[in-house]
Amino acid sequence: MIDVRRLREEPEYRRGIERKRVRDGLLDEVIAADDARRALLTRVEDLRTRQNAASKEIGQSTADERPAKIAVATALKEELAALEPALTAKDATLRDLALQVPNPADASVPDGGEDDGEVLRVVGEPPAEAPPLDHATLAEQLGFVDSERGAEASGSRFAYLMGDAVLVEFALVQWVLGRLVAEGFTPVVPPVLVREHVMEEAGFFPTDRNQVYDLPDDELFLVGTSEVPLSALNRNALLAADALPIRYAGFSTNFRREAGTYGKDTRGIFRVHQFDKLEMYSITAPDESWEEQERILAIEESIIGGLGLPYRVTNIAAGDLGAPAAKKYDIEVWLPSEGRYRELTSCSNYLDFSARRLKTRVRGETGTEFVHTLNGTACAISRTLVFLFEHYQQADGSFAVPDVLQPFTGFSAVEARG
RNA sequence: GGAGGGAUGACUGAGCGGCCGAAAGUGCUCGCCUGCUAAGCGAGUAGGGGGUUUUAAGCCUCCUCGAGGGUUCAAAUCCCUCUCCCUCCGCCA
Repeated sequence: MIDVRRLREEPEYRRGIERKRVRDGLLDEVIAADDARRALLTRVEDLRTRQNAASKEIGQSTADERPAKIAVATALKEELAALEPALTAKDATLRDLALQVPNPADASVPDGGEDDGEVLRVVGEPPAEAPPLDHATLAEQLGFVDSERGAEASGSRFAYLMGDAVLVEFALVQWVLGRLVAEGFTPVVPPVLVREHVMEEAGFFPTDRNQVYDLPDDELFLVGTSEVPLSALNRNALLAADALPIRYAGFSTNFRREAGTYGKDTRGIFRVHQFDKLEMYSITAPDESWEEQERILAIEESIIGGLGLPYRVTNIAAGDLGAPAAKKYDIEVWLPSEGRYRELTSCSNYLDFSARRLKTRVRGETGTEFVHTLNGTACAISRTLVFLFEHYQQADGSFAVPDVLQPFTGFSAVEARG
């Protein structure tokens, strides 16, 4: 959630919001709602002051004086009761409007939309020729993925991951998790079913509600990323300054309905309803989040670079940022069968946007402040496998295991099957 | 799933209709004392919103004692619902 006061007072803040996609007039509606709320708040508080004073007097009066004083207090109580529902309504109106406002884009974020991201660097060379098989075909041939049975059992976009591919998955997890632990991240396997308030506070509701699987009988929701339960780990917390930064490496299965993507990426496991992912989640002091974002980006690059995949880093344009992100880097890896770069990981700085809803604060020298939160993909397994299947496919149809994973798989190649 | 007990500030813990935003202790901050350290002495120390001033501080005020509702002139305190924790029984990987 945004800071309404800063919206009112800081032109820069407002400009940052307007660089994103915002409904016309929304910001002025927020300010008007805030004005209306404050005006009423003054009146209600004045009445409450008088009511509190009247009640207090009763306690100190003699029995004779009481009836008259109680009558006065009762009158004030009734007056207040008539006004309070309006205040509650104005609070709700302000909140509903404020929740629709995205976090301002940072000044270092380029203007524009999907095609206007700034490519910061290109690392590694795309291969000169595409491999003979795309990832989906190779995976079926080697017995890594069974999409047909997946669809039968659970519907389209579900797949069985099988055989040596599973060992490669666990090798990825082991390798990446080891690096994250070395970087000071605390490993966490969080709950993947959460209550509604967790979804709300993590910023996924109401905006992305249609992307989330819902278990109505139990009033629980399946998480689309471990960021959701990780954020709940410090909700309503007032942290000591020396407790920061907090770094979590969350491993979880993720569930996404992928509504609105019919017909896109239907082959293989590029886009599936269920996948495992290692996610980085950091909580920092307000003046340290930009540094942390670079740190997370560097870790992501070292993972993708360590796997030998050619990639590029993009500073996503304002209009293409999600609501909570002030700045986001995407790392896109070359996908040979499509002859273009496709997103593999990303990392975002939310600043205090998410912390404001979560009420995660830090006790500083001068008072308390909302912390900053950041997240970044360490390894989205199934999509990483897609790139590995294509880049490590050999001319004879076999699959070579990346060097860094071999200590964990115990084998260096998977032979082609006839 | 069944039966009880509980949730209070950074932490432990008292309060059980008005004198309570809340004893006491711990921790923390400042000062004193002290070869150093430890101990000791004194003072301070919840969060959030609004107003005023507008650098800040200060001052006024409202809300918050797990969450939400209710009773009352007045609720940490009484009632209801929910969530969580603990103990016992059952079941279970």
